[in-house]
Amino acid sequence: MHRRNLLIAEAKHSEMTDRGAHPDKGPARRRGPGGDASATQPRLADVARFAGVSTATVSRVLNHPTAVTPQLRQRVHAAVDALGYVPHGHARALASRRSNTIGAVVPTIDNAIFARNIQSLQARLFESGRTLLLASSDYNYERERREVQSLVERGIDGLFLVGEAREPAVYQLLESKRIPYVNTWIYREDSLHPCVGFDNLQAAYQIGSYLLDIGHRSIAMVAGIMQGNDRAAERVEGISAAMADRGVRFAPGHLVEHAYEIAEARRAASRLLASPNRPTAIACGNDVLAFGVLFECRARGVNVPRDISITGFDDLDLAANMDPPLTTIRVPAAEMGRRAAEYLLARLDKTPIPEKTELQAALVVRETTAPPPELVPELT
Amino acid sequence: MHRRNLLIAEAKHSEMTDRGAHPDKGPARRRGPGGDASATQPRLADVARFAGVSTATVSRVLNHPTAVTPQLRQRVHAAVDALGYVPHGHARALASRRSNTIGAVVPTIDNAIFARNIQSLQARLFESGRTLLLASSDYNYERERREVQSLVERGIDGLFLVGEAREPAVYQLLESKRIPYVNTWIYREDSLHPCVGFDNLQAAYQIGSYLLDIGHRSIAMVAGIMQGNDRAAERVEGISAAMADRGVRFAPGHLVEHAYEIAEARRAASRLLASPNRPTAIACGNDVLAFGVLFECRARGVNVPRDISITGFDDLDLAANMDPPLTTIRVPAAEMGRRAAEYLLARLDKTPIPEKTELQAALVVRETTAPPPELVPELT
DNA sequence: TGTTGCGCTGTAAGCGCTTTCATTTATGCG
DNA sequence: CGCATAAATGAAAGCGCTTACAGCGCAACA
Repeated sequence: MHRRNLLIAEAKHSEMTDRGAHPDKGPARRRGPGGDASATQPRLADVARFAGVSTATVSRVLNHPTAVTPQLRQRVHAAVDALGYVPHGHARALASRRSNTIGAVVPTIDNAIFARNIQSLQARLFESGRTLLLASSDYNYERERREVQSLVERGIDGLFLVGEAREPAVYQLLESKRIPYVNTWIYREDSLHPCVGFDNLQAAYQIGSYLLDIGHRSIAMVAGIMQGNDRAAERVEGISAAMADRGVRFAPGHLVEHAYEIAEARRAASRLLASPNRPTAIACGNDVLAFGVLFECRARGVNVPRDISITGFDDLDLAANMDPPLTTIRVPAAEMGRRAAEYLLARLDKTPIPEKTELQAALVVRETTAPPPELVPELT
Repeated sequence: MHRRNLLIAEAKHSEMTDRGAHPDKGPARRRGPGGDASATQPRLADVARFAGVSTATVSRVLNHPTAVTPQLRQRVHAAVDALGYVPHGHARALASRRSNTIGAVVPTIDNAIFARNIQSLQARLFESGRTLLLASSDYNYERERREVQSLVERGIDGLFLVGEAREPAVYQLLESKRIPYVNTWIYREDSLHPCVGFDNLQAAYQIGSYLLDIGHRSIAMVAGIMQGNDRAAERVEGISAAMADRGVRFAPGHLVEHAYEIAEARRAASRLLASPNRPTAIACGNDVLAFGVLFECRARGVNVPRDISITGFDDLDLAANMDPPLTTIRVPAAEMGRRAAEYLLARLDKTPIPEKTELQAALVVRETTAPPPELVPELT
């Protein structure tokens, strides 16, 4: 304990002088000599001294209050308040091997649906006294791996992930560190990993079936980028499967991938609408894409749903307010956040909880869908 | 070192047996006896041993690579890879007194504009090797204070805040812990705190002036909840000031506060549209509110902008795609995130950087605004 | 060849807390 | 009233890492 003792010894001879001499020299700044107590952060030991108890007692008051006499408890709390003591989380985490921090790696938070998802995750964690360490992968597996590694280094107790496909190193790391994690936005009965989510394929299948049921045969899809996004891929599969079951398939150029942005979707729609074999329905990978397609239709005077049907996926708040209101899949984003938090918390508390939770994603039929134009005369 | 030595000693006599005997007993789990090495996380000391160097050298390779011979560096890296070593962030933070973690407390992330803001903050921090610790206050000062306290306990190196009004205890805590922080979404030349943002009052003043310029005198405002939100309050002030400068004021019931939700805004619009002294323009506290008002107008067959003008604030992606496209204030959300990150990073690196950065928020006139109906005849 | 200095590397002392174990103090009972 | 037992408290050993300082080897110089 060279430096610290040195300073304390010095203090006896040179009250208030050290600070000037070593204006910015490591420990000297944080824990100055006696005369400079005001600049010093109180530590647990200070609280103990002030309250006239041992550090163990203070620690107990803070962590296991019931193990301590009410009067002592009160005395310690008084000392904490008097000194303005703030516990040092890292020291605490180091000594106790838990950080009360949960990590989350999401593709992006710049998407209303993830924002809501994370918001509810964080709200539930807050209730339990945990904090959220957030990172985003930008739909990139390698970046996801790096973010996970960084979160693990930062000592997260649990991890929230989106989707299931990722670099194996991620799962290896989590297993080896024994860090509870949960995959979300996905549900597969036979998954090797814990998950809280819904079946994207099946949900998309619903959309496809519905469009086929009302008579569409020329269906296009503006999907999300499948690379780095297994949910997007499953949604495409779902639509394809529904079509295949009726002997239909995507016409050339009718399946396109685009980033989840309005401008991108408008470009895609623009091409689709202008193409010689214009589809009678466009299924979109999410609501943002659907909004873009809808806007483009309006801009080009294409009537929805008379001339063309459009479907989304997510059911953002705006979906119901579009003109016309968007037919889409309602996704339990908030519930998923909460349930994922529950899962992780249960794992940390060693409370039993199912490894997998299936949530429902339901088709919400609104007014952007109708039978295809060529069928309308026949029907009337 | 009772427990640990005990175990190591035991191991000599009972290879592989300890684990069964103490299945889940503190240290025994993490650092089992020799025979159970596979379950043990490698520590820096293990890397050192493997590489045949001291722990100090390993640490240097990891933190100050240039201070070490290239060959040693390589040997250490090889050991790190071979063992799958992951540094322990808390131990590191405790020993080095920095955590490479930045905190942020935002009102909510369930709002596209904050999501974008945070996304860009996080992107910049990621570049510099920092991680974001995110919390939300739900527009509640007390909750904000608690979140800040919690972040400080978790050892953040810097803090991103929204707005300027908050409990004084927050500023006190940050000062006493000497944690760099920055207020965002606000700019005041005479602020006592560092800030990166724009002048909400002035931006709102622009809107007010513009509406007055084109002839409106009966202006209503659907504002955000001002309690716990100084930006919302400033936006109201801005509109009021513009009006006052022309001798106009809000009619009774023409200034209402609502949460930033579409449904809320629709309710507000519904009342405003039905009232006997219906305003000719509605200025909204943000785009979400404006969307709601717009939707309600459409639902009621009120033509925008012919019958009524509407303005927003934020310029979300959707604003330009609305029907009609929304007149609003373009807010530099992404830039604000990035610049705030720059500020904090500079403070941490002790690089000089201005305490205050003013960004511009510009009025974007689109098609939800026009002269009020009673004036149109006069103009033609 | 003997110094001097420099640049690397190793040793070991903490960082601020939790937790085990030992000790002290209160409690109940014969 | 004395002892056994339980409850409350304290002493001190780490948690895994960084870093000040000491030590060592080597090149450059006298």
